[in-house]
Amino acid sequence: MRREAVMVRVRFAPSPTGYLHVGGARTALFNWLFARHSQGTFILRIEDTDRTRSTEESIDQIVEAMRWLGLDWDEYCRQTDHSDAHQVAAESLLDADLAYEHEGAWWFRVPKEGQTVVHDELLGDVSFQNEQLKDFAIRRSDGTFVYNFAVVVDDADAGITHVIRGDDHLNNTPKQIFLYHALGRPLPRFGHLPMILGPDRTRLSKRHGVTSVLEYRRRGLLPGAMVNFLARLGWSHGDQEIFTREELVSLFSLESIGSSSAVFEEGKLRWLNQQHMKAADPTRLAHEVRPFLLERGGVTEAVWDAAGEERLARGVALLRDRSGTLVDLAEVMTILFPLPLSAEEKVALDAEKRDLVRAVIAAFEPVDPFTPEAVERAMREALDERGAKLKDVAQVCRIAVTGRSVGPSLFDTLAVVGRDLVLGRLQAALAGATA
RNA sequence: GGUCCCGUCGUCUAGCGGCCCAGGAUAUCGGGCUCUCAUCCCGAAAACACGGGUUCGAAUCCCGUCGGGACCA
Repeated sequence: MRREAVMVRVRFAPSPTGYLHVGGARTALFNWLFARHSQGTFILRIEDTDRTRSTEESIDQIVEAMRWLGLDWDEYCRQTDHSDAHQVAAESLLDADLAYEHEGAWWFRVPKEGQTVVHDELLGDVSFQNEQLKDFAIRRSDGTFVYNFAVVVDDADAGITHVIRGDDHLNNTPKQIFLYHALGRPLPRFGHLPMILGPDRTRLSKRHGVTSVLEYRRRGLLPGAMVNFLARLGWSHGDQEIFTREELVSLFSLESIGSSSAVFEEGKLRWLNQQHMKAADPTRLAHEVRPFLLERGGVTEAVWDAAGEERLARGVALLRDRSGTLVDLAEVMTILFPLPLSAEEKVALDAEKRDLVRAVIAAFEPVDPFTPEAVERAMREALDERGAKLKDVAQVCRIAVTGRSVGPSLFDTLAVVGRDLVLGRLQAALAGATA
């Protein structure tokens, strides 16, 4: 029993003329998943031949976005490194009379009859009548090479086995096939992915709002959630919605990619992000929110570190249920730190409630350790003695301690905020109400 | 305009001839849980673009129409 040892080699080839957008990211992801699934090689090739529009800044942004998504590459190169190879290949076509010069540009001779069929891994066989195709330029009069020519030379030289890209390139494929043949290079397999569209069903672009991958990082999305979301745009595995990166790698296959285009809508992304936050290890998640809390200004590194890893993890575990993003989580996590509360609600205290709050304070003072169970016991006892119900003070305490009327279980909240902060804030509420 | 691709709930999708008067998820609405909100649980509404075939039987195969998209001009 022998298996043919075809090492998969795929690439993602963005042009550095802007940030990495979600469409490009999905193409990169599918290539990456395919490579990792088949233990092949994933190459990042920057198509920077268009000197006037390519920028170093774009390259940095793309690289950063790829890193954030966790799409690591095994080889890296730039198209401009291959200019010599393009020249040599183009001259060979000229020498063989497969191309000719006309008004300074070099043109490839397209056969006038027969048909060319693309054996697409996703679409099946797609036929083109050669007579429909016209001769096309491979080198411009200024000496630069045309896209369709450069990619073929690059892919052939890199030994790319599968060209997986957006189906906006499907119509270019027969031309590229001619070039592979003319150059005497083996044909790779092709797989054309359906496009991602905006809500108006046209090709996704900047005017559709946020499409930059890094913008989603800024908004507090987890890369794992983004990857999960992008993968599900076109790819599926039965009814499963939530996937870890590892599951994606092991389950991925080209056959399970759909053939119709998908509309990019963020609705599910937020839900998916929450699911990933809920599933995350609290300590790791705490690490992920950290920059968002530091950004808010109030929390310094010293304040953060003083809070303690264990307590922060507990806070994260408690507060993440009502947070769709790291930004939301950071917002509510501020209650854990000894900082002034951004009170969204005012504490409303009448004489009766003031007495209850005083009683609660007194009951909390000796509680040690300040666990949810101990807090609940102390509070209920104090209330029972006065014939009061939890309802009577729960919201008052919540607002006094968190500045908000919504949040997790009161006892859990109080426990994680800690006795000192809780007592201080309850006192402050009494003082404020007196004034 | 030419060529090519695509067409299942608003959106992402399952479905690869009978398991489908179409399943899941999200979003929406209603209910439950509860110290609040959220999570969570339960429920409702919501789709096979249309018309012809093929077949005992079609969302699934074929043809046409319409619609959308992309590429090239």
